[in-house]
Amino acid sequence: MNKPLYRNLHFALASSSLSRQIKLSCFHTLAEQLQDCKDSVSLSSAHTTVLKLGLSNDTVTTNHLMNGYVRLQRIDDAHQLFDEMPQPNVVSWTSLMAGHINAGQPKKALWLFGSMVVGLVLPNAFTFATVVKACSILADLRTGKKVHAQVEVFGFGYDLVVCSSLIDMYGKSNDVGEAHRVFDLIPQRNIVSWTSMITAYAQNGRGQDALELFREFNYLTLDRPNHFMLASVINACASLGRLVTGKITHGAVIRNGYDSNDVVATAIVDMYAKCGCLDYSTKVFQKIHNPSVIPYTSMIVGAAKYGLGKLSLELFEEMTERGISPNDVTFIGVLHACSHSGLVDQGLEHLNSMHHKHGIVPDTKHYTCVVDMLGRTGRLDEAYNIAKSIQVKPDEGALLWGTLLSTSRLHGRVDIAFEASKWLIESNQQVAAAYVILSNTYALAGRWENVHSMRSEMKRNGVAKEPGCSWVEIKDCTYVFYAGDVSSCPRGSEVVSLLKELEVRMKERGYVGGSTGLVFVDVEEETKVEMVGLHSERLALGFGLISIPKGVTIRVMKNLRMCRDCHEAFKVISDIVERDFVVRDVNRFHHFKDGSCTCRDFW
DNA sequence: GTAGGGTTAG
Repeated sequence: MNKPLYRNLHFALASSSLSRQIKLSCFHTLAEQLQDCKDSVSLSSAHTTVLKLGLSNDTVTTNHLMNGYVRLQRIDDAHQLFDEMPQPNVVSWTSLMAGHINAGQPKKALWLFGSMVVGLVLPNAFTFATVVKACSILADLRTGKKVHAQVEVFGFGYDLVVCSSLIDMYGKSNDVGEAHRVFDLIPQRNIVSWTSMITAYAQNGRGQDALELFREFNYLTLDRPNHFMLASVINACASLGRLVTGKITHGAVIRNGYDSNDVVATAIVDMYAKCGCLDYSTKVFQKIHNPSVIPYTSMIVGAAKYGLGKLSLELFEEMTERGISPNDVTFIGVLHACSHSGLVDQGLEHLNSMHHKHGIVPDTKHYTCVVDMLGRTGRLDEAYNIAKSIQVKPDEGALLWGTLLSTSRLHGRVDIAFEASKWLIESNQQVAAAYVILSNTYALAGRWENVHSMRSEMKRNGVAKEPGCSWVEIKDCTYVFYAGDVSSCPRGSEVVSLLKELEVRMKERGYVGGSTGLVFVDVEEETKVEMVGLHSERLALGFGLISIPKGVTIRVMKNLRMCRDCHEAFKVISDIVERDFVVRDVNRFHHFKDGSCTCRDFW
């Protein structure tokens, strides 16, 4: 119920000195009422009161009212109120900008900022934090830099909130260097500025830097990480495939009471899937009470990458039956699942259902999945026709045509490999890889003249292919392998010779597959060896990863699944790796298990 | 006075 706001108001206004006091008190109560509005009915009632009292021209009162509409997501009403204001102040402008951002209209916020600057109202730190956020959402680096320049001109370069939003903006716009420059200049950092920087690293493929910064945070501050920070750190672990660090961070999440936070739980689901532990992902996922589309998608993608297409599709069914609408990312997972499990017809059905059943227009990423799916089963002509039918920008098409190129090579289709390479080279995308793969395709077809001419063309044009790399994590140590460079890993040659032996055994057991990858069916469940599809693009020319229980991860052939014999071979490999592994501090694991570790030393 | 920053799936 509304408070009896303006009882005896006319009387109060009639008497002079008393009137000011009561008027102030009434404003105060009205402000409280406006801030308390939780629904449209109470807001409309408060709005009527404002009109009745003749306060519609009062800037502060209208600002309160406007924020009420913003909170209720009624941005059009908020904007109309703003338009009717005789003298909007900096708060009015900033509130409206924030309202448009909340309503998913960041461009409108930037437009308002432009209009505000033209007028006589000067922006303050609140305004800049809001405008920078709009740039961040749009990943608009150009405008973001201009706004940053104005931040300096207006003297807000040391405002903590503005700085944090600038770090975030640079991070989201993929300029980590600039993000770090801003971070370095902050005199007194807080948990938000630390998180912004950690996130900027984590989201830009600099997971190791993210973990190191987190370690610095733990050393330098007395603050405990909160759910924002932990979600980012887990994201960094996921991108690096760092299972042990991920588990330790999971421990930190539990100890700090954030395991019931859905965003953190989703990050953990994703982390375990990317580290090859889908069982753990499932356990964490099942604890989420009402999973939204994001945790569902995370599981769908995780299962798909794991080669468990059926599980992936079952999760999709379950999700839609529960009335949760899939989005474009969900369909990337679904198509990926079909692609990696040979479910071509189901995949095509899902592609067709996207638009008419779910209102999602397939984009280049979806078509890339479909090209991959058709290509894997040898339906190269269909894949090529799809690729040709899509009009794409060079950067968007790189993955599409790169996928077609890889898959053409796998099936020895020189004609399509040539067309795909041509597209990539002409669009100046993945040029070195295109040359190498085309050259390898020629080699596979025995067309050595073409191979030699490709190599000389590469030399003439100064094209050099960076060697691909993969890495393994053995407990808390990471070993990096470069393609064609056995010497970079201690005892790497032994690992390679064992892998060769493994391949021989697999051939004896009747593996199916081409020269780059082996596909072995009939997984023996009791081996409990898990396949990881992680970094598959990076590893197109090299090896994939397989994770073996006890936290030992070993590099093996791409797309490999295990039979009993192979598992025996792996045990030999794992013994070698185990011997190389130096246990720095066994207590760390004990600490993790009993949940009492401080985690300060881990990152 | 009223308005501002960081987290999850590809």
